[in-house]
Amino acid sequence: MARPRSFDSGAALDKAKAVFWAKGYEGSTISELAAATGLKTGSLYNAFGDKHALYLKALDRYGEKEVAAAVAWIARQDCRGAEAVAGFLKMIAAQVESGAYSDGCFLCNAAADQAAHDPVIAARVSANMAPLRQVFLDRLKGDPRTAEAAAILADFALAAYLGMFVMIRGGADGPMIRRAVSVAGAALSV
Amino acid sequence: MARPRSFDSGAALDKAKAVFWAKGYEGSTISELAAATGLKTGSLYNAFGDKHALYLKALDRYGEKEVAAAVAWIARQDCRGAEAVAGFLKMIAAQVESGAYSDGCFLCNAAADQAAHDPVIAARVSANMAPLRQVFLDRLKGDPRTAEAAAILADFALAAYLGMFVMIRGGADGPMIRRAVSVAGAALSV
DNA sequence: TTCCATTATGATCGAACGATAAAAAAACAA
DNA sequence: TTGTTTTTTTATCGTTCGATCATAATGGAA
Repeated sequence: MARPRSFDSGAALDKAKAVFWAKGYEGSTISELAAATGLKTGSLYNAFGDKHALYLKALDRYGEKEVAAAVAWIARQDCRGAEAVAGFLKMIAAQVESGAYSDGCFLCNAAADQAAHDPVIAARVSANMAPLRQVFLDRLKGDPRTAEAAAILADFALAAYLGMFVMIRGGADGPMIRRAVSVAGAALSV
Repeated sequence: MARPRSFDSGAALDKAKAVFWAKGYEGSTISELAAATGLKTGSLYNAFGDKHALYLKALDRYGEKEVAAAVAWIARQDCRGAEAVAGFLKMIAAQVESGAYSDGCFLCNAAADQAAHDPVIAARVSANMAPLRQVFLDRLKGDPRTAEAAAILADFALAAYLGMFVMIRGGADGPMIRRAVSVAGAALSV
């Protein structure tokens, strides 16, 4: 018994996510977010709360879509765990050379940008990154090695993943990324 | 035959650098920069130009001090090149566990934060990062391996370095960093 | 059809933003 | 000391920021 919402809030959240992803938290303005979502600021505030709350929802959305897709990709690879993780890094590198991911990884950007000064955001970044680290860990444990060795490699894979994205966002070219990833992949298979 | 400047502009630039380093470009305000440097906004503009110009000068200052110190540290290590580079990563990791580098690496933050939208900043980030990659390259070429192999490892070392700092800024604990770095160091010595 | 809870809209708020201009102060040359 | 040039200070500019409010519109419940 009330007026229903006339827009798809999931689609609007995707648009807002794209803005924050590309421009960062401070670099994104309410007007830009409103323009991107096609909403007036009133509707934006009514649907998602203030800018900070919207940013947190955008981070969660990234975890539910982009991170989940990456996790699923890795999980379904029919090969040794180390090869699956290495293959994931190589796949990203290949897509970068095709022009994808020019904005890097949203969680990586958020970590570098905001996490240091906002514990709430830091926690949300960590929480949404966790499934990726976990699937690294699961696959690497599948290979015949100790759990401790798998943890070491998983943290390394995460560092390599993040480093690659910073290089991308910093304007590194395809060959640089490919070179970096080739060594990272080899290190996982030791 | 004119009034001399009453403040040390190098020291002021260091203070401004610290603000940008900690809070990012959009996250730093002119008032904060003025407060940190102890200058009035008028003096700030007179000495360094506008906010964008000050940011570029801060990036250069970081290159001249922090990056140069890192390069010098690596260059003076009396051991195999791969061990020097690996030792550098381990030294950073150790300092992180002592509470240092909680703001990560300024150039890394700038890359994630601003470089994607501002070609001028991107170029300055690259230029100030270049000496680090170069010393990686020089030391890795010193070991008995081909120049191409050294380039591959240098790009990898850079990715590992950047990834480590994103993890730091994202709140990763000492053990995670130490684990990631141990694998990266081992990969360099192959 | 009438009612009503909710959404959508447009106007606008006070605060903070980056930046500037005019006036006051200072130091060196002559 | 005077004159010149730059710095320093103070006040303030116009804009944009994030956020809110009153009003109009909407569609299911009664």
